[in-house]
Amino acid sequence: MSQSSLQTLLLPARNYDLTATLSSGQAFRWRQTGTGWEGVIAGRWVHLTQTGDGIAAHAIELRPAELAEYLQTNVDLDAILRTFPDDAPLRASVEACRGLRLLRQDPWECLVSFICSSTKQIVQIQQIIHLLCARFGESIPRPKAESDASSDGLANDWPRSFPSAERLASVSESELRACKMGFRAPYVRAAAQAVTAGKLNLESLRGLACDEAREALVRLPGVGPKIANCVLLFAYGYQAAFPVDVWVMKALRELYFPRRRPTADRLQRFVRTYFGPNAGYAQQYLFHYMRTRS
DNA sequence: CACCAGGGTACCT
DNA sequence: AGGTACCATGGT
Repeated sequence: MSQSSLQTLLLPARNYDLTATLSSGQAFRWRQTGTGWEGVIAGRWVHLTQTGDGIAAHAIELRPAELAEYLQTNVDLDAILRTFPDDAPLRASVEACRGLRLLRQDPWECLVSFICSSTKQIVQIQQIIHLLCARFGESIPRPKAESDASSDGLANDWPRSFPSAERLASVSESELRACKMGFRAPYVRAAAQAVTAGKLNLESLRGLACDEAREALVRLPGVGPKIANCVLLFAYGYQAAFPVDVWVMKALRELYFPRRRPTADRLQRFVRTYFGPNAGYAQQYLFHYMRTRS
């Protein structure tokens, strides 16, 4: 990391918690280093560190616009937080991790990642995605660290690009299962084939209304409302999308409906009307709060 | 060892 | 419409 060929860039951002953002179960291949985080943005290796007034980025060849887009450093977080309903659970959640942001990820990587996420813990999702990239991705240039000197075993298979839909469509189901994704393997294959065959155009979803984009995603086998909402929120930026996983369901039951048992339909209407235009942001704060408290 | 994990599907009353 | 078994695998 003391390489002179590295370029440095400061992305100004007030109120940005890099660690909370990169470890909050949105993206699955960031690695903590001594000073910050290492990962891949738009197919390029980057190293990120938290500074007093923003995020410092180091890369071999910097693309400032791509970094700012992915990290969403230019969004006014305080303005978003002001749209939240003023209630005790959200106050506690925001207090627990002020500066938590939503990322703006690549749709294909995000879709495959969350297809693999069902009833998996975040550490296991990270391992699945790592195996997928290590076996089917392409190598990405990274500056040689001092610790790489001989054979630390890590330098050669990391980082690698996230495998394209074309590449994954060419992989057998058993090869996918070998990445420990189990019964999700045929789902990943089907998504890769749908994208490769042009039956699903991920770029064309950008212009659609949120509900229409969700309909297109849910047509894929293995993709239901929860996974679709994750992709809508973490890749496309539909900030009203509200994924309900077991943690968020626990938050809704314990914090908002303590002694009633609302029907699924009632709950859905509640989250759609109560949390406002940035409901997805509120969801991420509740998720992080439930997962990290004691 | 039970129990659970950023779910979805098929099948059952 | 509302429950339930099942899917595969590893953490706690």
